[in-house]
Amino acid sequence: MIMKNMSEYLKKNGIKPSLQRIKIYEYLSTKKNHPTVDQVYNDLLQEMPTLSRTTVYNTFKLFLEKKIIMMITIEENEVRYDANTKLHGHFKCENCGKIYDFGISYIQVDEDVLNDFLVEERQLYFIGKCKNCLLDK
Amino acid sequence: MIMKNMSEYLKKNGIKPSLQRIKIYEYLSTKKNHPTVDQVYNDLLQEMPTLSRTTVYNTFKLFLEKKIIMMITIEENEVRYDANTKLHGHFKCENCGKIYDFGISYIQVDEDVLNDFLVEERQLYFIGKCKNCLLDK
DNA sequence: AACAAATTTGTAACCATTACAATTTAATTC
DNA sequence: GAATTAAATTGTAATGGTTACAAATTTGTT
Ligand SMILES: [Mn+2]
Ligand SMILES: [Mn+2]
Ligand SMILES: [Zn+2]
Ligand SMILES: [Zn+2]
Repeated sequence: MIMKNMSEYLKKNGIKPSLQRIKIYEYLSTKKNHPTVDQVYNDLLQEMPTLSRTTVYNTFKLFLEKKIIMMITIEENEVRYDANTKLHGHFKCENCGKIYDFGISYIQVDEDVLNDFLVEERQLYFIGKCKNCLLDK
Repeated sequence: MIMKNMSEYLKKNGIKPSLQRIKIYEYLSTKKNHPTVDQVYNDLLQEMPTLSRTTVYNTFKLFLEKKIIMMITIEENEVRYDANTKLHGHFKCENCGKIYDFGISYIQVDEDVLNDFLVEERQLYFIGKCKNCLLDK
């Protein structure tokens, strides 16, 4: 998605496309690295020296309200964000810290408990050791 | 599980069963309410006036290392704990805050991505509105 | 251009968690 | 069983990610 489309996409979702918002959304949707606020802040600081950490917090909060991103809270004190809001799983390697995406074909839950419940968000994550880290031993 | 068995269970998992540890594990495994550290601390303070919040933190950390409890991090800044370490899902009602357990019969993931990965922990949670909250409207 | 509204920014406050040293309790040695 | 050592608990201070807030800047409107 190029800059112009990025801006259009934000508008379409009721978000006024300021430069900061465009850059932050662009970062998240192109890098696909499930970054923390600080990662986004520090990386974007290179090209936007006046960027404030608070703006990154505010922007993610706005994006969440408009549901164009999702929050990943695998570990306490490490909130990450993802521009891919489609249902998919995350694998976090406890060795290298990398987060991998994986597809979910099917989740079968025991119906009775959640009968008449309204499910608005689904999150699935695994923790373990990734292929690279297992081979490097 | 009665007190004696509680103590035995801790021992069996390499945990010296002090009074604090027994009470904290007992609280978690009998109430099944997915409490935060502060909930456990405040509730147990009634019967153990000298209990320290730090002890609850220390104890949960130890229990996690020994893998007799699991951590639930559905929302940032709200870490909860569960003595049920078997694979099961959690539904958090965004209205009343209650956390419901539900069984998982089957999860089918796209094999190729996680091939040769070592999966040690699986977490699935849903967010939405529970039956009670939907009816009360 | 003047004014109003929205956004961004920097700093201070907040608060859950952790670090740490002192105290208490339990285990070991003599 | 007293003395000694080790382990566990406790209270307080420090840490660090997040939020509150007010000032400054940018954008939109009259
Ligand atoms: Mn993802
Ligand atoms: Mn549970
Ligand atoms: Zn790895
Ligand atoms: Zn509810």
